Amino acid sequence: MPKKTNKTETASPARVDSTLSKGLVILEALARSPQGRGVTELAQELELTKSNTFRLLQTLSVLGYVRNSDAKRYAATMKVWRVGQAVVDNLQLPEIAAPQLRLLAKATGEAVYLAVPDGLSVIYVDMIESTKPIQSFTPKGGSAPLHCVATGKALLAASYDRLRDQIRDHLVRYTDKTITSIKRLDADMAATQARGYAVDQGEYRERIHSFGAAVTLPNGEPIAAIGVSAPDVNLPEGRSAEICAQIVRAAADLTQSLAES
Amino acid sequence: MPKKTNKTETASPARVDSTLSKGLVILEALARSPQGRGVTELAQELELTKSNTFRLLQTLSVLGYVRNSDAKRYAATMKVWRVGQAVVDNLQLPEIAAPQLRLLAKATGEAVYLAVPDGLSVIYVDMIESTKPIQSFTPKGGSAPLHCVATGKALLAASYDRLRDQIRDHLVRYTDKTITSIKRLDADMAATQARGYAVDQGEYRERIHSFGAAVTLPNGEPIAAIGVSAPDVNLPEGRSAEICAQIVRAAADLTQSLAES
DNA sequence: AAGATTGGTTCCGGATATCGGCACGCGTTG
DNA sequence: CAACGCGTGCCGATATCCGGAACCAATCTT
Repeated sequence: MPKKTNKTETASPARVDSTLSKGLVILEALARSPQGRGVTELAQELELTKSNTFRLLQTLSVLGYVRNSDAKRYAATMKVWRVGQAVVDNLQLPEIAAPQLRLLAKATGEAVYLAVPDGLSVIYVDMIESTKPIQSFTPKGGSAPLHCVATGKALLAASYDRLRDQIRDHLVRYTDKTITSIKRLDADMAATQARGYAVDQGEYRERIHSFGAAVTLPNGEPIAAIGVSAPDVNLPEGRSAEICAQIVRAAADLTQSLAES
Repeated sequence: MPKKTNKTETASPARVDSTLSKGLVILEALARSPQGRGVTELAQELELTKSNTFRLLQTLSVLGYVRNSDAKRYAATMKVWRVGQAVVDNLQLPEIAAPQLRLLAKATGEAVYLAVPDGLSVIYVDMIESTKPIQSFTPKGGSAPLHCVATGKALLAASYDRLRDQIRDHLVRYTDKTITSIKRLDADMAATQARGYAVDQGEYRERIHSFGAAVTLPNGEPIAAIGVSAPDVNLPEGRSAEICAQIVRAAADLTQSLAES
């Protein structure tokens, strides 16, 4: 029985080219299939004609997006990955994050950071200086150790399984608050994971506290962290909690922005 | 002046749907453009009609592959990345590598390994046992430290900038040949990078030598290594060199296979 | 081992979905 | 302030893509 479901039941203002649409749907389906799919299989799964599916697959083959592996199954090629990779390679994180950072800066009045991981350190790819008299300490482009600043700890917590063994012998002391034992770090990371953000109470610079939360790609891979740092004198009772809430929201929003970008 | 260059000048046996083709070309172009492109810009760059480009972009928007950022530029979305990511997530490395591994096994008669990195270790995701009486030591699914087996050293060398600082305090000794000083590891890694493959002369198991080379994604990211291990008694003068040449070729072929897969 | 069945490929006529030209409105520029 | 350039909407015509059915190869069944 022939299906007549040909066009997507969009209301009206959306005009889509069915060919392109179907082709991309096929590509998606193939990308999800490790061992590839056959023509008929694809056709009925996607509710398309066998002819149509075949022709589309042929086109995708010519374009290099699909490969006819064993003459019976079609599979997505690395060209698909390549194109996707180009997107994140060219991703302009600071630009996308700017609104959130500005919002945070305005709401807190403190120094706001956007950091990306680099080995066992973070690099600050963007920042907004504090409006308060006491100035910030780490310039844009600067770096800091993963285990004692909040942005770093947020990223560390997000990949702790992978990083724990690597960092356990790198717990360099910067202040008397710095966590230098793996046991205490374990506890701190567990707490960080539990509450969803990281806290640094003068563990890198004396009397400078910071808070941070991780930003991830849609697959959960952490690629950045948003943080705020401030002298402890600027942090009376209750203010920290408020700032943390803002950071968590900002990071979540940015993660969401990335997913939707 | 209107261009009539509409169809690709394919000879004849290749039948491509122009709509799908153009759509994908647009998507590629967008993926390469960090800040996005305008309709007209895209149209003349790709030698398409403005109308056509616009409609295709609209379709891509509806499908979620493209985003209309500031109402003047179109940019690729994370959905593109997502699809590409699915390809490598579902990549069946053992399957793709099988031919090369078999070839190696046949040519050398020794134990052949396919390893992937995991923190500061490698995990053997596939292997072919030696045909010689003396059996292998590390089973499929097993792991070994990065700094003393050849597969690990090949991977280490491929990411040494990133990993050096992490591994320098993890140079655990397994035999009297194990490299335990960062200075010697630096030298060994430099040599490994120079010759394109890694050598382990009984650094993990006494009298067991191994050789390995890295396999990378098209962007150079190492994702696996191919290796051969054998008791030193099986390695008379000249045989090692021969095996290494085979491994290097196998790894290069697999890298190439991945790029083309 | 041969028929039956499944799945890939090809062909073709016809409808329709796609194409390109043109026009509109808006923002920018000189 | 005029004029250019941009994104966007509309239109009729036709090239394009669609679906059905036939063809072929291989696998499964008995």
